[in-house]
Amino acid sequence: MRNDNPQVAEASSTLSAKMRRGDLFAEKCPSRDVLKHVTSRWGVLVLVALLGGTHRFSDLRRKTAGVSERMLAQTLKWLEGDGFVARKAYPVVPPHVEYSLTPLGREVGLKVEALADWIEGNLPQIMAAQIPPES
Amino acid sequence: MRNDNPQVAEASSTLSAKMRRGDLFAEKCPSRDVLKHVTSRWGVLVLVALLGGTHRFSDLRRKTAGVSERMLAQTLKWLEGDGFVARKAYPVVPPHVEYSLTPLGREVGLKVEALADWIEGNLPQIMAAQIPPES
DNA sequence: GTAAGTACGCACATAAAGGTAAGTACCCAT
DNA sequence: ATGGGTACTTACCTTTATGTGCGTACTTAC
Repeated sequence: MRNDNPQVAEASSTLSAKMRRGDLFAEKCPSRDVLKHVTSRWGVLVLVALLGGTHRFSDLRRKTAGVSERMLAQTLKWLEGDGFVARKAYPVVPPHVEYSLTPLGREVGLKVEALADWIEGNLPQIMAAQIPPES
Repeated sequence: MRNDNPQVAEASSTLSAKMRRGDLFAEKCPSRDVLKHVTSRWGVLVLVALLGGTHRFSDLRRKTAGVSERMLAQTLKWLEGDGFVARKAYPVVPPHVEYSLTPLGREVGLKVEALADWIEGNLPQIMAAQIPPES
């Protein structure tokens, strides 16, 4: 068994086997961790970038202006750990690793992209509506 | 003028007036701050909760299991600052404040809700695909 | 030769996020 | 009169995220 958490709604008689869905409003629901990874500072960007196709580590690094190698690696591990990203390493001399989205990853990616797109497209209105930050 | 940032793509001759859209992949684009607020730990939950209608501060606090008053207040300020949340305070003796979404807020809220829903609905598959976290 | 690129892991350091506890000013139920 | 609820703020402290710099083991370009 992979996982088993009471915060995940289940309908079957056994607590373990069949949970139906998570509940983000529940304090310890594991869905909160998934959300955290997906909405992490670089998680969003990585998912959107990978929707555009397979990328190598340094391609992602260059595309995502501002990420440090450390955080990119960390973010990719989170996403890989959640089953959203697939990592394929070639045993060649100068390292060569390719990252791509899994079917599940493509699904979240689309949701995330929709949000990202909305923000990018509405930035003008948002900035117009913003009240200048105090500090 | 409210805002004026070179990272926001613009088409007009003047640098200031007409930007078209933000670019999350650009290092200093203000869209990243908006994204940060919206995807902050409690930001997502607050937006989703408010999609369900106006809420008072303590209603939100109770609904969002685990938030501290401090962070809820902070999150609401961020969202209010971005023009997504409207705050209405009644000058009554025991404080009474109501929070609701602005039209803009309702739009992002829907995007965020779509993501949240997807995660909640697919938690079972995600957990099945997860590789057990090391640390 | 020499520098740069590749995909990280590791140790160190800081900033930011988030939590805890206490205070405010006043009303209402017990 | 005593305690709880309301909406926060402020001070203080811990945790987490994220950044910086170094090392690696070679290869290719200059």
